[in-house]
Amino acid sequence: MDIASFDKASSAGFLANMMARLFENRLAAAIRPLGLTPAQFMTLLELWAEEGQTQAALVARLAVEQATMAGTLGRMERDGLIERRPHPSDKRAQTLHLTERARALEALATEAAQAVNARALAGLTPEEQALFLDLMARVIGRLGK
Amino acid sequence: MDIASFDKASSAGFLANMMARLFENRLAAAIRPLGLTPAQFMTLLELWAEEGQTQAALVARLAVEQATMAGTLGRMERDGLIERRPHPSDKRAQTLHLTERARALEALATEAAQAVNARALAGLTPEEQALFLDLMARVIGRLGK
DNA sequence: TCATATTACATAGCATGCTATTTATATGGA
DNA sequence: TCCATATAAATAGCATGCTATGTAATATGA
Repeated sequence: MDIASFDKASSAGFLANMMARLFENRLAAAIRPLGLTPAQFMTLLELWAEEGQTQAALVARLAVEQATMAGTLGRMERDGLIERRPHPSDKRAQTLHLTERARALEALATEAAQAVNARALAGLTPEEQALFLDLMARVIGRLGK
Repeated sequence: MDIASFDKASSAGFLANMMARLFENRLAAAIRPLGLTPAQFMTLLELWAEEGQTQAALVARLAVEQATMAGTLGRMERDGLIERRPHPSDKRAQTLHLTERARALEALATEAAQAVNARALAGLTPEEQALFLDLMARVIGRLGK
């Protein structure tokens, strides 16, 4: 009967984990020359789109825990990518601003990330690529409850 | 022109990361009552299939770095899931063996993991599920170079 | 208005993953 | 046999992610 059988090669969770680790490793290698890490890049994407956001706003947009974002922002400040300024109306909060260094990295970093995505999907037809993104979005929606 | 535009909602890497974190969080919650973590579960899958493997064998099968596996095995030994025995013919190596506690967890743990997978894929037709696994495997193959 | 609840953020502790280094043992060839 | 190289593990250091807590400030409602 093999009641407890579990084939990791056909486990969605196992494949998702392996795929995500590969994506992260490739992205890390691609942006390391820029002095960036994957979490920093993800955070910069939000700040390139709109500067002056609070930590809480980034937490909501990137769907990581607040403590995780606090750690990433601390390393970004340490590395000269962002500055924190007091929030104009809420003494609990701070607004987050890019340094010149961070602004200058936008084009190179996004191109590097797009290259990783392109390489990952290179074996799929355009229709398959679109379907793949759609399927991932649907699984995310389901797991997000 | 928006040369540097990057829409994370349509980035395969971003979606893969989010999906994998959700899978891992759900699995962690599901097996936490058993006293297991995701990496421990993944390692147990290999040892349930074949006891007495070396660390190097697990590294090859699970595609994590040797240092990562060493850490996971250390925590598993600490938690009473595995024992290390001297390798019969190679003094550098050790063989890894399950404790009774670990053997007793196989059915419950695999059922919990299968439930997470089933829930994640519940919104997909059987054809879409098969296609999804195939697409992930192909992307993994491509990223693995 | 004042007590209570909520919110923003920091911090501690831990698991997982990676790179790099070190130590001990095996192995292959000169 | 001996040396150079390869292999098995351990360890250190760091990034990311999570849970759980603590603190200060704000919002809410009786």
